Amino acid sequence: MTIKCRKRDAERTKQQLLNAASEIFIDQGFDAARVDEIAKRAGVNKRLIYLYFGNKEVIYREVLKERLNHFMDSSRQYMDTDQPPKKQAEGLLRHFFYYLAGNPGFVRLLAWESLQRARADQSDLVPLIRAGLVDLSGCLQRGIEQGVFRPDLNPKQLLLSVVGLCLTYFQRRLLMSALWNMDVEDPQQQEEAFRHVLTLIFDGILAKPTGQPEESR
Amino acid sequence: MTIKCRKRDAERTKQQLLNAASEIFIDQGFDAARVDEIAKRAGVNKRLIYLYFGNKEVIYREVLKERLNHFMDSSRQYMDTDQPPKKQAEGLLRHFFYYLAGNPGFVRLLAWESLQRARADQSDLVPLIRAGLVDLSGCLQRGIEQGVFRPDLNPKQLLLSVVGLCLTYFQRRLLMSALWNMDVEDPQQQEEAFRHVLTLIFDGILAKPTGQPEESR
Amino acid sequence: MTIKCRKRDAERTKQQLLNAASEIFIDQGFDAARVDEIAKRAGVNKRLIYLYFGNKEVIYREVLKERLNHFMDSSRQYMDTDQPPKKQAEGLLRHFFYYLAGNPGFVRLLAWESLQRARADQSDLVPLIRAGLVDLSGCLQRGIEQGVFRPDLNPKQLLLSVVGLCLTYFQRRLLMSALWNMDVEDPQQQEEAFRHVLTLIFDGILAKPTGQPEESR
Amino acid sequence: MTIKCRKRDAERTKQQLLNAASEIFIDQGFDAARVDEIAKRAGVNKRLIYLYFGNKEVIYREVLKERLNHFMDSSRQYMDTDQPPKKQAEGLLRHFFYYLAGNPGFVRLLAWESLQRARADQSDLVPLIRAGLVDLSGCLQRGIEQGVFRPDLNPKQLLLSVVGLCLTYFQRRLLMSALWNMDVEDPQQQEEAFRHVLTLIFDGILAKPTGQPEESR
DNA sequence: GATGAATGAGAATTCATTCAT
DNA sequence: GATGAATGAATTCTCATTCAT
Repeated sequence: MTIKCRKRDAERTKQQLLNAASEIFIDQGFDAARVDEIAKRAGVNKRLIYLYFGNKEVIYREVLKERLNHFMDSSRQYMDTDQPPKKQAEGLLRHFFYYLAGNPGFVRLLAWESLQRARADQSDLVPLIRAGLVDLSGCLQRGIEQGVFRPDLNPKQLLLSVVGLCLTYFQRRLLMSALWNMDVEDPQQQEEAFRHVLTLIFDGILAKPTGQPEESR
Repeated sequence: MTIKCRKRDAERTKQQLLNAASEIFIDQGFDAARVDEIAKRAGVNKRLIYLYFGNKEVIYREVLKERLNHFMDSSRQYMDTDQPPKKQAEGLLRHFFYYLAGNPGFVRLLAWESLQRARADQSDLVPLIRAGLVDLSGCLQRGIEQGVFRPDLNPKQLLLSVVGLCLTYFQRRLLMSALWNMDVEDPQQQEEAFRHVLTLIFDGILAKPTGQPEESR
Repeated sequence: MTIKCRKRDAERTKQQLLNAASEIFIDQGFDAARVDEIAKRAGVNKRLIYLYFGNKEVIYREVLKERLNHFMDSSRQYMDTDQPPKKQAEGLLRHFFYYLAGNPGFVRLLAWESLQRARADQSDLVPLIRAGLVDLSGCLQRGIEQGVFRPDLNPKQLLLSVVGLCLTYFQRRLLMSALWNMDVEDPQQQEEAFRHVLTLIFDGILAKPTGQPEESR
Repeated sequence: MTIKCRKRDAERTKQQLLNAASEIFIDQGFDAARVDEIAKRAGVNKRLIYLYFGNKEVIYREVLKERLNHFMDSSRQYMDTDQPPKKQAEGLLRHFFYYLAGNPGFVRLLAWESLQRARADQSDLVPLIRAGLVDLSGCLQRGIEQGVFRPDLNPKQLLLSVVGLCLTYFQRRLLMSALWNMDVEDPQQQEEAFRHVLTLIFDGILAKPTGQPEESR
């Protein structure tokens, strides 16, 4: 009975389609993705895609929105306001870094999407992205204002760089493994990478306690 | 004579095809690119693509190789070996940053390609990428070995981060302009961005001369 | 009681379906009509079309029959047997002309149907059409027999011509409005058109009291 | 050689497609016509329809234009200006009537098209139709102005009626044969029908030399 | 009596590629 | 060396119809 009930559950079917579409869009991108394959993987009739979503483009955007919402939800209220800025930033960055580590599909989806110039207005996505970064953005900005972070840094630039540094680690997995046989999936290497990013961000690459003249660095 | 002419024409036609293909692959990616459109933009008969290259895949890889070679050529011998490591690195990074600024198509092409898991082995591309980064890679490594750069940094990680930081600035142009109305094309903003990247890399974000206790940072 | 209610509801639903189908078939023809649209316009579930009628074809024929019956009903007993043939014919034609004027959908439906060669046998429709024209047909025939109408006229031809003349006025509305900006809906123009048809039928187009030699006409 | 040449003749292929499309659109109308069937009947690959025309709609309109042009061409310069109006009109009507008789597809095509309200602007067709009727239109109008035809007739109405009378005979073939088993193809019956139409137009249906009082007619 | 969910067959349209010259 | 014509296999999308409740 329950099974039969489930078998006719539109919501569930829709979700199955979204899940299947998600996998395929992440894997192959919008253009190479095949509607037939999505339906097949979802185990439902192709027609339902058009019934529930309208067309390929719409289900694609729906996938995008779902993933962005998930990111946004997971990014909310992770900031410990009792901590000093550096600790705060560190926490937020850790959360962000490990969110990407745990959601490689999200990284790919963002990458595909950011390449599609033509695909009309992303106006509806921009607020979601912004919302997902609002805490980190605020934290960095406050750090600068309070003089904890260098006052000569442009907050926007900084946010971009920090986000980019994290993304880079997961976005270039192919390149990485091709060049150096690194394994992005390995937890230990992940933690090492995260520490590296933190070090870079907070301390730069120059050796700290150095008596050498600046010029010779 | 006629043969030479023909040969020259053939070369010219081939180059026209490569140029047209380049633009279109950069713009739309491999999957959305249309063979017809390439031929049309090149102003030559579609059949010639198959005559000269074989198929869509081959001309795509040809474009990729051409662009990578161009990058590699431009990256060679830019290192001033008389300079201390930091200056060297700065010079190489400047060169790299501005190469990306001047070749946005190259950035996109890399991004498309790195998303295409499925596309066979990239074995023939890896050496080219590596070659383009060899100087920078060596410079960073030497800096670490010589103790100018922090000895606790993983050289591979570092290279990736540094490259990623530069790429990030050009790869997320859409996001950037969407979020903050920044203009990536503006030379002044480019230089500012480059300085920002340099600062981040060499000095990190923490305010330098600080009497505050570490914990409160 | 409940049963009656249900029965009434069923009847009502069926009629709603017929009405919706009627509008849509009239507007778009059988092939372009969409079952979904019919159900939607009727405000009932699509399934009921199949429950009540069986399939698209059946509901189409049902619509056709309903419209033909309506025409037939309205055509019956309109003949004033006390009048002489010409008056009779005039009355019947007026009735016919204004029926068409008041039921433009009927005209379209006939036109669509007459174009559908393939659509099975129309055997069930023919009697209805015949019945609707039986009075006019008889009247014309009697007029010929009685010598009031020209004896050299073929009665069947004549019926066809007379019917065609009336239909023409409503069937070519698009052409008419395109060519001359005539407004078929305007009552005054309708009456004028009807008078024109009558004149043509009874008197032809040649000027009556004419001293000119036949040849020069 | 010639055969091979022909096999690669784009013009010929296009014409074959037009011919096939013509037959099928005439037979089944736009909505029921199948692109596959057109290609199959033309004996060429379906793709060529899209290559040469763009889509189904375009090839449909192309067919329409071709047929209208043919009609227009055949209608030109058929008027014998030396004849008096009645003879002129008779000649033109004969030509028109027999054109329809010889081109039943044209009649059907007009009928299908005039039912398609939705199918955008027919603006490009209107001039062709008008051109095809310009001689008849002018002749009737002159006849009225010269007093040969009744001065109380509206020229536009008249043109419509006259055209409608001819069309009627061929447009209702199904109805005709259903009702009376007439054979529209039979040349003798055609000539009889034409004479009937002429009589109706020029003399009306009332018996001419009649002593009966008008009222009893 | 009524309905939302689901489907298979088939529709138009597109694409990379090859043929014939 | 170059080209216009042609194609088969897919691809997105649609439609009348049935299932399960």
